[in-house]
Amino acid sequence: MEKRRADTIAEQLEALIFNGTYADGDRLDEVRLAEQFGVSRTPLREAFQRLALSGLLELIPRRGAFVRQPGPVELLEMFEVMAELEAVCGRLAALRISEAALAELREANSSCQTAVTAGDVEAYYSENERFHSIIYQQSGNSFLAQEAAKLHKRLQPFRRQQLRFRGRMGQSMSEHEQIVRALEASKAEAAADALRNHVAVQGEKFHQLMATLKNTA
Amino acid sequence: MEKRRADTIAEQLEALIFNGTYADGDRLDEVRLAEQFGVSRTPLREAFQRLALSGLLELIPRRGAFVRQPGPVELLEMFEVMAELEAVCGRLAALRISEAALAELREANSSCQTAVTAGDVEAYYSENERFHSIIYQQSGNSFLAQEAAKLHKRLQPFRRQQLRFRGRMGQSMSEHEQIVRALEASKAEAAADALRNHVAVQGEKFHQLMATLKNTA
DNA sequence: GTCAACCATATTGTATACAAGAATTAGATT
DNA sequence: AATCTAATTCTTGTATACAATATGGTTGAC
Repeated sequence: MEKRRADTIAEQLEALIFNGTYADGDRLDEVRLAEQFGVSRTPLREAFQRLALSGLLELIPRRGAFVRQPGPVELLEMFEVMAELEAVCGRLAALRISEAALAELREANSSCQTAVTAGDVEAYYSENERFHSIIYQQSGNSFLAQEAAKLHKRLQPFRRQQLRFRGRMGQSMSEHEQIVRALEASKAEAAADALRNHVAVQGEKFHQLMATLKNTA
Repeated sequence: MEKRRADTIAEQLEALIFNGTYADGDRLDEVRLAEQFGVSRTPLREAFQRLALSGLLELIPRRGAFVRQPGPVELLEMFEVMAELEAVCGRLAALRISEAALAELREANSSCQTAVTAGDVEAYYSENERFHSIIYQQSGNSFLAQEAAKLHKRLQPFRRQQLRFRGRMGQSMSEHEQIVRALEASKAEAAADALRNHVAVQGEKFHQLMATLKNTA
């Protein structure tokens, strides 16, 4: 069962939510969306469930599907968990990472450096995603890697937005290099701390995140 | 949308999978189960999706829904993540826990002690669940608490089974007391380490887990 | 005798029809 | 005039009918 029509619809809906077409609290009309996508309500409802499980929609019985964007508190909580998950990945990866993966990390970082000097946020984020993804994989724990990637995807729009702040790309860049050095030296705790601090929302990052929220809300 | 008929069916199916009625790799027949539950295929398929998202089923397009029990490797991976999540909860809870919650932890522990002397595994596990749940809550991060509880539930049947091994309940008990002491003293790292070791599968626990798997498989 | 291809059957995915519940509006009463 | 109630309408939840695909068996050919 579960072919992929529901999946493609789920992806499109996800994009529509991320790009702001539907705002927090909006109710999604089944029949309207169904004819808009040219399908019946059945696969659309399946897509709703996908999105509900990943937290983007709230399904209220007999009421409908409502867009559910995380508020400031929940967002900070999610970033705290993300920081800890990345820290664990780093701690494990420091002991288990392969030479080939290290080379890939260095390559991703040099691509990042190019993007920084060009001021290309999109290119930077794309390479940044590869960087983190490699570390998830190299934790040697595919369940952990999956969970980390899932949360990363959920926070992606916010992380991307953060990079637009002045000087933030450069800071992120130098943190990346610090992370690679810790991994190269197999220093587990150093890698964990570096990743935790890289992701955690604290200090100036907190205010920047709050500013981002105000703009979208 | 999403009333709770699909949810009750999902719970019942979950129980059927846990109690061994359906084994790993079994295909669940939509029409048979639908008439068995006295509903149509529609809500049943919704239940399938719930279970698939929580990892108990694998939905293969045009093929059907197959029971998917984690193998030894995945199980170890999940326990590793669980240990780290609990460690984070403990680290945060050590700084944020309330006096009332500490009292509840002590009470849960004394109920545990009663169960240990009575050799009552079910009673012990019930109180054990409360113990861990309190720590999740007291992390002060409800997103983290939710994620921890989700994984805890997924691993529940295995954790329960582990307690049946000789001496294991007593060991778990003394680890609980050590955890409470660390939390009382607000020793964040000590609490984290105690919880990680309490949950992690290593040493003799590894062989016990493998033995459990052989029995169910 | 074995392998391959085709047909029949069964099962999943999708659409539509039907039923039940919630919300809104209009009407009546205070 | 305002509020409460009732009825209508709209929307969700469920069932069933239909279509498309995969699977298994049978038959034919090499």
